[in-house]
Amino acid sequence: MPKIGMEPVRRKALIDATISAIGERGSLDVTMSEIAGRAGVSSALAHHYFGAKDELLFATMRHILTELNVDTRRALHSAGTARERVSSVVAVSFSDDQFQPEIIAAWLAFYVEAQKSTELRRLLRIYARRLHSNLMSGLTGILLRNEADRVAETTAALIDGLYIRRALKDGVPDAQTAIALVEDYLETKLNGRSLP
Amino acid sequence: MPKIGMEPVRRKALIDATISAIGERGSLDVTMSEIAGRAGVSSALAHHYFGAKDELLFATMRHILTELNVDTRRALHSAGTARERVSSVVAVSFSDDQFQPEIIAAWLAFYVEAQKSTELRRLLRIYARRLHSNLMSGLTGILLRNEADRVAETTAALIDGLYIRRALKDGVPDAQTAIALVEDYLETKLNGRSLP
DNA sequence: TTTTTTATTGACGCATCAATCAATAAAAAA
DNA sequence: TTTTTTATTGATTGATGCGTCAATAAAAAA
Repeated sequence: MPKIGMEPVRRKALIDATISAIGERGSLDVTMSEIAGRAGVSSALAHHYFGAKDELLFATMRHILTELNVDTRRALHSAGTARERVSSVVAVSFSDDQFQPEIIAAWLAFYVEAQKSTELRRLLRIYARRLHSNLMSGLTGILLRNEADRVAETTAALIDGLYIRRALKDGVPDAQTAIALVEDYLETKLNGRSLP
Repeated sequence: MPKIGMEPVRRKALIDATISAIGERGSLDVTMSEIAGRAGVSSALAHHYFGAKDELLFATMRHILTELNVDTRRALHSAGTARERVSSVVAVSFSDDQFQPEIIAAWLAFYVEAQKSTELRRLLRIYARRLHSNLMSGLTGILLRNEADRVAETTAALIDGLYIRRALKDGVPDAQTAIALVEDYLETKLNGRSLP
């Protein structure tokens, strides 16, 4: 009993299923059948809509990146001062939507996969550049360009590092603590300083 | 023409081959044949000495961890002040032996694999705890325990984050820059301060 | 010298999966 | 009403790769 207009519904369901499967397995080593099963369809249908497994994985990573971008833009929009812009970028990275086991596992797994796939590497570089640029959008109002660059680089690395440690479920248990560490760094680096 | 006493030689060769194979592929998705080929033996021999692929991978990670530990102990041994102890731990993390593409790719891949394997996760936690404790061995001479803990946590996350960014071959190109960023953080966090 | 141990491999079985395809059926268009 | 398009799957194929095993041979022990 096929209903018409199922394509977007299935695509969404398959991408969600991919994220949750990756989250549970902790790696991209999930079968198409597993994913399709979670989405309530056959593996043949997954192939029908995405062609190959690579493309489904790629679409999934793009989806995660898009969500992050949407959240970040919203947060930046409602940030007043330059200092608040920086904090809002950090806050989004550790928000409930982003800093959850499933998403973190996916990030980690995709970082590894990016070693093989040129397209995925391209995608992750876009993320890295966006993060840098978003941080800079606040930092350039507080520090000189040169110093701002270094602080942005460090903050980005710090965020990535805290993600990894969360994946290992060791140290830094919650988002609260993670934010506190990054903010502590930013405070000691920015406090009292402001461009004329 | 089998010579006697080959076991340790083969084990070493197979582990080295595993590292270089992982380095090239960028993931643990390397076949036993590929590894064995690089080591100049048949895949059957690899199975003979290591039993299963899991065990070869496990032995490889343990080897990397052991090397890192040896280097770190040596560095700590020749460090005078507390401040120098901290810097020496950082320096080893980005030394030529550790901060090379092959090893970094392996770290990343093993982080992912640790999601599946309990034993591997245990191993990586040992590393995390050692790193923390090594950093603390210097920091406790400079900061109060509470603050030292936070700085150690941040420094560890920063190191991990810089590793990842290196893996993506984007930003932070060389070890020199990576060290500079970590040291810059430590400076702003430690300078002028010292326990009575 | 015979036996046991150590080193080594080619061939093979077996399981897993990605991807394809033919078949079925409902909706929409002609 | 006939035809085409869209949705869907069970069955199958083909490839890949781990792990095993019997066979070979040299060294060491008996």
